Amino acid sequence: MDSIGFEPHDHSSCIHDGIAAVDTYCRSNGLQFTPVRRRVLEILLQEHRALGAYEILDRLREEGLGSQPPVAYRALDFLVKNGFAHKIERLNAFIACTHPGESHAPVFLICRACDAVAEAQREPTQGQLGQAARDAGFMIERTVIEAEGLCPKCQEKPAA
Amino acid sequence: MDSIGFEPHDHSSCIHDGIAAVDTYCRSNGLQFTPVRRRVLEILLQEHRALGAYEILDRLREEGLGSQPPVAYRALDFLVKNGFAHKIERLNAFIACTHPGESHAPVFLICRACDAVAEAQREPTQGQLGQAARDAGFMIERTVIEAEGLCPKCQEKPAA
DNA sequence: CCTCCGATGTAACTTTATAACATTCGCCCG
DNA sequence: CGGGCGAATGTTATAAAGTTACATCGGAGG
Repeated sequence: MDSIGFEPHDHSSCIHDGIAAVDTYCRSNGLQFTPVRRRVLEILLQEHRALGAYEILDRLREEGLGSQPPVAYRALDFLVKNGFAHKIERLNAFIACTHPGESHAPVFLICRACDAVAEAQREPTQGQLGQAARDAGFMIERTVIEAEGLCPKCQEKPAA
Repeated sequence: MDSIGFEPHDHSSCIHDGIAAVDTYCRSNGLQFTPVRRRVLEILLQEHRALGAYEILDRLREEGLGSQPPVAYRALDFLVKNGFAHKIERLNAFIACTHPGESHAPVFLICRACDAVAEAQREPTQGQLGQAARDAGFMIERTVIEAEGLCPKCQEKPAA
């Protein structure tokens, strides 16, 4: 299970590469990567933090790209449905995917102090959970795993 | 990992036992199991389904136990904080705990067709996730695992 | 050219959740 | 006794998150 972690990194390439990967994927799969959708993904990629739909909407509004909630929600739906972004249920907020286009079984590590979110991968339907589901006759289609705690940075400055 | 599953069972004992267990626990731990709190737990125990705060509030209102949102939210906060109920983030809804008073590392199996929710237990900080967190230097305090899919009953009648 | 479909624009509204402040009640201390 | 403290409750108002419904636009294909 690899993890992107919380370390600093080259952010501009992070954004550029993310957009490029999604752009390529959309072209190959007949999906429309429209300006609003692209811009929303860029906004998400700028942060390793979950953004609320209304935060995103505010930025879109400043740029004249749409001002009503459905604009943001529709773009986010598109990104989430195609695996380019994820919804963090715990926060009612959204974050760019760090592995766009690849198969998905994400796990999120959410810092309760600074809202930073790291995405790790796991094998789908891992042992314990898969077994419990089989025992119950339940058919799993999708699993959300969100761990809340403190990121390395926020562990250093306890209650600053 | 045991699971309560989706089978039918003796529901009145289910409610009675749940209330009794929490009542005992509160007495031993100096917690106030007040009428509103008790009633909210009873309401939750009546269903193996997640209820929204406003659904609960409606029932309280019918019974004259309080009519404003904070009444329901405060009772739910109490129940959740003490492990007598859980919030299902995916549904913004609440469900009674099936193992009140015991240590907690719940996993939820949520039927997307009928909203039934089963609670299973896992060992805390299971291998894969714990390792990823350690790699990232992240300190997990709490983990939410919610699997969405179809319960046995809803698998039978596919698109009825 | 027309029509269909997916994407967008916009208004209005619902659902979920919290803030803020007043009130009540039991309980302990003096 | 009675004053004061803390926990729980009552109430008003408002914030935050998400949806419905309907009009419009623009390209792909007959």
